[in-house]
This record gives sequence, structure tokens and C-alpha cells, in this order.
Amino acid sequence: MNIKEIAKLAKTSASSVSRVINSSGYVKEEVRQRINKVLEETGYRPNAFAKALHSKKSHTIGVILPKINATSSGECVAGIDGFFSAKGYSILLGNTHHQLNKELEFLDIFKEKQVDGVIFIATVLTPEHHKKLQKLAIPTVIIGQESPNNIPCVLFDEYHAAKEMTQYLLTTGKQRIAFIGVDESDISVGVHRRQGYLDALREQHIPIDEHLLAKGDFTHQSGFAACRAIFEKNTLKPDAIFAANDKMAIGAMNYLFSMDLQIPRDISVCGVGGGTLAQFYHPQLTTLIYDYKQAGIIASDLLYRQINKDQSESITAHKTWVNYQLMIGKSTQ
Amino acid sequence: MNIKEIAKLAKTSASSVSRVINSSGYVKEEVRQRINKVLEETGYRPNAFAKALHSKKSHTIGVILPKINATSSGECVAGIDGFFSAKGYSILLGNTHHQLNKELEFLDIFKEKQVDGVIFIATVLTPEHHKKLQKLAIPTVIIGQESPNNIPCVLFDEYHAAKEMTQYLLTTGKQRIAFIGVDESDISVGVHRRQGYLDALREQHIPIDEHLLAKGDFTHQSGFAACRAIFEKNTLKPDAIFAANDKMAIGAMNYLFSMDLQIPRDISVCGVGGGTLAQFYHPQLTTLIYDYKQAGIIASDLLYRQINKDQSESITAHKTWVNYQLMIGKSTQ
DNA sequence: GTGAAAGCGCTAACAA
DNA sequence: TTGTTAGCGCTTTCAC
Repeated sequence: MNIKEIAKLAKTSASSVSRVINSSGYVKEEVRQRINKVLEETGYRPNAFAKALHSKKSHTIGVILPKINATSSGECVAGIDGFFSAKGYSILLGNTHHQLNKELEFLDIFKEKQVDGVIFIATVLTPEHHKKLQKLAIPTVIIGQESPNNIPCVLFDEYHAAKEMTQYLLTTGKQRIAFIGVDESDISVGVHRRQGYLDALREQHIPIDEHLLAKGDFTHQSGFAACRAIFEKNTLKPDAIFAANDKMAIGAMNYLFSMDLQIPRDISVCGVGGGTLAQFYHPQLTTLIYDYKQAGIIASDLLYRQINKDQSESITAHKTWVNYQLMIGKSTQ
Repeated sequence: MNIKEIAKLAKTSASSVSRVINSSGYVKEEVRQRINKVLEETGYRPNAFAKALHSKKSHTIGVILPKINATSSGECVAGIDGFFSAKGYSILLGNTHHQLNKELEFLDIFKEKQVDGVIFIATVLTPEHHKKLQKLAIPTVIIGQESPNNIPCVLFDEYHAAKEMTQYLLTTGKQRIAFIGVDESDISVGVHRRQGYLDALREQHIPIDEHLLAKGDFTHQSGFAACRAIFEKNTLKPDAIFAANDKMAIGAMNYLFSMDLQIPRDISVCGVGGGTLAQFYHPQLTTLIYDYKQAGIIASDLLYRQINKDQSESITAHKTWVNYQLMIGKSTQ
């Protein structure tokens, strides 16, 4: 069913039908009613492709993310979707399963599908990414990593958050704080969070003990393993564990439970994230809350303005920071 | 950059460029190389709209779901995405935030955007849904609810799963098993899970005590509240609590902890879901595991076959069941 | 082997 | 007010 057939049924021309659908231009009331009736009866929907082909607007936003079935991504997408669906845009999903080449592929697909903008929930940004992003010339916003080109990005203040968490642990009297981080290729988490931890210790003149540092890969299992490694390596056990995310913190706790240690009586544990896992765990996990949904909304707003920027608009800042919040639970004391 | 410009740069015609891009028809090797070179240099991507306008295929699948930032939906989408992105399709997201009218809206949008198929992760299906689905005439698969039209659906065997869980609780010697369900408008969860529970009790000739039945709305808070209501209403306390999902189970546990009860020593608790929350909770939650990702994959496969059905293909069954698995944790004994 | 031309469904400029 | 017409970028006959 196309616009011409509708026109024929309503005994008028395609243009008039178009005018009625888009409420543009004049159509005599009588004709308008005839057209509306046919529209109603047929349940006709204009073909978005033909429309987009003409308008060069797809009203679609591409979202690239590492893992859709992860809390942070899910929240982010919820925020993006909330913002954009209210504005009449749809979300095209690009789930990379943490494969870098997939990210580049999706940028190509999105280009083909003529998305009006791209939101990139990034983990690792290679020079190749930058080249491609530059070449694409589609409005883009990055969440979670800095970009060297001046693509706007929405960032979590990992450094200060981790520092504040460490400082908090220090104020509770902890002296041997272990840190479970991730690989440095992830700048935000692997580098900045660890640096915040290190600097907090340094400022209190607490020597860094390399044996208290371990690495995981975001999973419970790796948190469990990292915690075990730390315990087996140190005769002088840690009195607190700071994991770079909640899942690893909970993995660590599960190791501690298996060793019959009580939390927080024997040892404090904290993480980063602040999802339902942390909130409803028992004991409730002390964590840093990042509002991922909010990040999604902020990114959407930045993107939307880029897409509809009027000439006079002043240049927006390239970096926007999302606030964090230290949530003190029952897993530290 | 369009195909004509490419043609001009390669000193040939649009047709030949098209032939090279789609490897259809003959092109002299020399010309082919010239074209490929230009393609390479320009990073040209054909406009998917123009293509789709012609082929009537968008290579896009619309997915409608109640809440993207929920474990089950996220897993489902991950499964769908895994299947379809391998086949060269993209996913268009329709996040309804549990608003029924949004579901209908998305069906319209998807129709406009010419999706090749729709996967509907359903919560509640009204007659209006059926009417619309029928009218759309787009290949569709429903996950999680039955459809009266013969739209293929992927179902979780809620009834037998709930029954088996209840039977398990009975074998552990429990006599007063409370049930925290949800509203009956959700047939799968609200009706079938409860029915499984009720029938398991009936078969053991255990009288149903209305005071042991409560309702929540899937949230932790409602699980907490429902559990409190049950405790306050009954002088003879329950010895087990079966919640219709894990979140409510954990809400219930948190109430029990607040009453200084020990789990499972004083009371058993179990849920349905089997995500990370259940798996890594302490004590590990006894639960029914549904493989949502698998459901997504199965649904995708059904949809894919519908889309590319060859005339001779035998009619597929309308209902496909996804297996469940009883995971016995440490929250019951 | 190749290019000109028609057409996919829609919008917008233009003429009536 | 209305209808005719010319594209949007691509694919696909159909002549050459």
C-alpha cells in the first residue's frame, strides 16, 4: 500500500495525501476528510525509507556498546532511549560483545543506514576508531572514554571517585587496602580508578604494596580469583578490598565468605557501580554510584543539539562530567 | 557521496559500480579495479534506504520489550542480536517502559521503518495487540506469552517450573509455603506460576491458606513489603517463601534479615530467574533458571525462517518451549 | 561488457 | 487549493 493507492482510493492526488499526512500546505476540508477516512481504513503507514531518501533524515540513532546484557550499558541505553524516543527517534543497536572490529563494522552499518547520530559507549578507543569517526562525519557523542578529536564526550570522574573511596576507607582506619583493578587498555577503569586509589594512599604517606594489587576482568569469577591471589600472596592480610567494579567486589566477598571471614567485622569490601546487585546484596555493598542512565540522557542531549544545531549556537564543551556518589553500605566499617 | 559520483571518479557508469559492489553481472577486470580503488579511497557506503526502497528489505529487525534495563530483556536481546547480527541484520529497539500504548506505537514505527520482522517480548497481550499484529502482516515472533492468532511464540514453561519448585520445597519438609506472586493480567507469571504452586500443594493434599498468598510488582521493595505483610498477617509463620521472581525473593530475604531470621536455618526462600543476582547472592538463592538468551536465539531462528521461508517449508509449531532448570542454592534446606 | 533509463515511495517546487 | 513533475540514490532491465 503506497501513497498513490491511497490517493486513488480517496479520489485525489498523492501530493494532497502527503499534505494531509504531514499537515503541510492547504487541503480543502472535504478532501481532507476523505483522505483521513481512507488512511484510517487502510491503516496506511508511509514508507520511512522513501521519506528519508528525500529528507536525508532517518530519525534513527545508532548506539554502539560492548554488551547489552550488562547493567551499565542497559541503564545507559534506557536513558538514551527515554530521551530520543520522546523526540521521535528510534534506536539502532550495535552490540559488539567487546570485539573491537565489531565497533568499526557498526560504524559502517550505521553510515549505510543513515543514522542521524551515533552514541558510542566506549571501552577502548584505538587510533583506528578516531580515524573512522573522523571520516564518518556523523554527529557523535562518546560515553565513558576521552576522545582526542574534539568529539564531545560524557565522562565519569573515575579518578576522584576512586580517590574519595580510598580516602573513606582510610578514615575508617584501614591500613592495608588491596585493590582489584582491570587491564590498563581500559583507560577509564584500568588507569584512572587505580590512580585515584594510589594517590589517596600517597597523600597519606602510606607506602604502596605491590602485592596488594591484583587484576580481574570485571567478572565475579575474576574477583574471586583476584581476592584469593591476594590472600595467598600476603602473610600480612589486607584489612580492606577495593574492587574496580561491584561484580568483582562480590566475587571477592564470596571468596572471603568461603574463608569464613565476616564482612565488615574482619575486613571491609567496596566496589564501584551501584546497581541492584550492590544495593540489595547482604551485606549491602559500599560502592560508588554512577548514574549510567543519566549519562545516557546527557549524551543524548549533547547529540541532539549537535544534530539540530543552529548556526548561532555556541560551541559546547567537549567534556561533560557525570557526578558520582559514594554510597556507604554495610560492607565497610 | 553517491554512486554517480563514484562512477564519475572511476570514469564509468553507476550501473557498473553497482555491479561491482554487489558482485552481480560482468565487469571487465580493468574497470573493476578502477572502481574498487575509488571505493577504497572514498570509503563509500551505499545508502541503505535507496537500496531498501528497491529491494523492500531493510535487513532490520524490530524488538519490542518492556524494559531494556532488566536482566531478562537484556539477555533476550543479547540472544537476538547474536543471531541476527551474524546474518547481517540490525536491531531496532522498542523500549516500552511497560506502557501498553507504546507497544502499539512501536508496531507502527516499525512498519514505517520497514523492519523485516518483529520480535515481541511480551508482558500483557490485549485484543488490540492481536488486531494490530494481524493487520501489520510483518513476520512476528512472541516471547513469553501465548498468542491466540497463530503467531509463533516462545514460551517458558511457567506452570511446571513453579510446580517443580514447590514440590522441591515440600520434599525438604516445608508445610507452610508462602507465595509472592504478581497481578493476573500477566498470564505467564501472574497466573501460571501461581497455578503451579497451588497444584503442587493440592496434589499433596495441603490446604491452601489464603493468608500465605501475597502480590508484588516484580520489585525488591514489593517483595520486602509482601513478605512483611505475610508475616504480620500470620501468627503461624511460614516456613518457606516462594517468590515469583528473584528480585522479590531478595526483597523478602532482606525483610527476613531485618527480623534477625537466618536463611535457610529459620526459613527457606526461593525465586525465579537465575541471573547474577541469584547466583552471587549470599546465601546463593535457590531459583528457577530460564535461559532468556536462548529464548532470544530460538525466537530469532523462528523469525528468520519466517522471513526467508521457502514455499515448501512445513508449517512450524506455534509454540516452542524453553527449558527451565531448578537451581538449588543455599537459601533453602 | 557497458551505459541509459525506468522505477522503488515519497516530498516539494511549480504550474494550473 | 490542487495535481503534475522532478528528483532523492540505488538496482535492474534492455539496448548497444
